[in-house]
Amino acid sequence: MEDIKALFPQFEPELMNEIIAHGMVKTIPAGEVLMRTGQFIKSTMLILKGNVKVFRENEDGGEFLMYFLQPGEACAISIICAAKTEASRVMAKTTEETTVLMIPLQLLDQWMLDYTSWYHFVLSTYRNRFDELLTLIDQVAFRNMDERLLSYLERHAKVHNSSVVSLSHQQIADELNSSREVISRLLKKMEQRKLVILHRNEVELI
Amino acid sequence: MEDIKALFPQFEPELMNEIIAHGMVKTIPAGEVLMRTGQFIKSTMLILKGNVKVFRENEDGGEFLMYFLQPGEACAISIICAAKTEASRVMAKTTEETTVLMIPLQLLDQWMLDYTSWYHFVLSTYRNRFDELLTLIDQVAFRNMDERLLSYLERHAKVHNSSVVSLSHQQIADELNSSREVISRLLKKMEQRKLVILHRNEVELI
DNA sequence: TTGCTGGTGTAACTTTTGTCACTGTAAAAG
DNA sequence: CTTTTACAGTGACAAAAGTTACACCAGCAA
Repeated sequence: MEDIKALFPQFEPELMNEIIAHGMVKTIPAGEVLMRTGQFIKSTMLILKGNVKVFRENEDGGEFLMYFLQPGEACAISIICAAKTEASRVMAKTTEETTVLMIPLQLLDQWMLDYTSWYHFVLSTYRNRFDELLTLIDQVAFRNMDERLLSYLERHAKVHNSSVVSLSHQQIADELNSSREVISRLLKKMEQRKLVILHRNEVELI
Repeated sequence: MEDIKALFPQFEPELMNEIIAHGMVKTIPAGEVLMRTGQFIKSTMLILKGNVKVFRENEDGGEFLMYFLQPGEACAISIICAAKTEASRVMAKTTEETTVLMIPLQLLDQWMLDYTSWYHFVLSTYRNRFDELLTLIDQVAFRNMDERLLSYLERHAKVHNSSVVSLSHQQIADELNSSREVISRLLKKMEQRKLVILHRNEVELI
């Protein structure tokens, strides 16, 4: 419970009590699907540990990355959809072993009214996700694949707190909605420009 | 005041009174900028009549379209930014003569607590804008320019309630972040396929 | 060991999109 | 009426990205 307080220091004590009373902590292994396109959300979740990737699935099963959720953050989609009991349009999947705190949706509306810190937390969650989508739109609309690849690698490294990105070229291609050959080609060029070192199933950023 | 009730039938009478007491109705000519990148928002607005286009400006002054706001809708950005007094990352501009209802931002937090209908209105505004951004991301990430052009024209026609899109090829190119020649080329092909008829400064959808 | 599998490298080619250069033409301004 | 300007059409070319095809190799299983 102490770690929850550390991750969400802005929550007032009464809210913390509610969270402890009604929230359910759950640890999920890496690579598990947390939310599926078309699914109705029955609870919202706060991330306590690990990492969740939120993405859109295309026709061929490609997993086009939207953003990552990290400890101290919440899934805006789940709050929005939960509040209106509508279907999700995105998928979410753990990329590492992840601990989440599940909160039954029927509490959300009441908390919004009762706890100012919760209200502000939800608003800032909205705003942050909105911002991330704006950034994503900038990337796909204005940037070429080489720039997108570089910022993808940098973001991945930052989020996973390691300069080594442990993904195959195919997985990277999927998340950028490109093809394996294109990514291989661009990575080779980046290697020649001494921006990365390539290993099997790994890209090391310099 | 009757038209406000007609556009926002979900608002409870007490809220309507507040809106009438504190809101300021303003009519703005076509082509006026309502919000600028980097600007701090001092009030939120509900659209009563007309149309507002929300877009991102790129380096060369291109106006990359995000979505349109129509009567009965509100600007999610202004609510989010207002609530946190943060700077806007997008531009907004009227595309026709537009009547808006301006609401001072200091009322928003209180209304969220006091009026359930306002609370639900704001949440659904968030969700709708979020959805529009998702749709936009789909377009730029997964669709070719010809498909994007066609759905752009269809959306424009729908929003402005006319099968004639009164824009030059250059303006269309800007909103799709493409170039004039490419749009001319694709429109010509669409004309050959009997999807549109081209006039000067006009594209007529069939 | 052998053979299979998944990941990677790369050449050749196509498609899509962007750019350049130039033409013609409708509408507005003088 | 001329002149100017903005808009549109088009061919030729360049760049970016996607596709096809195949070779190579590490690691694992039989």
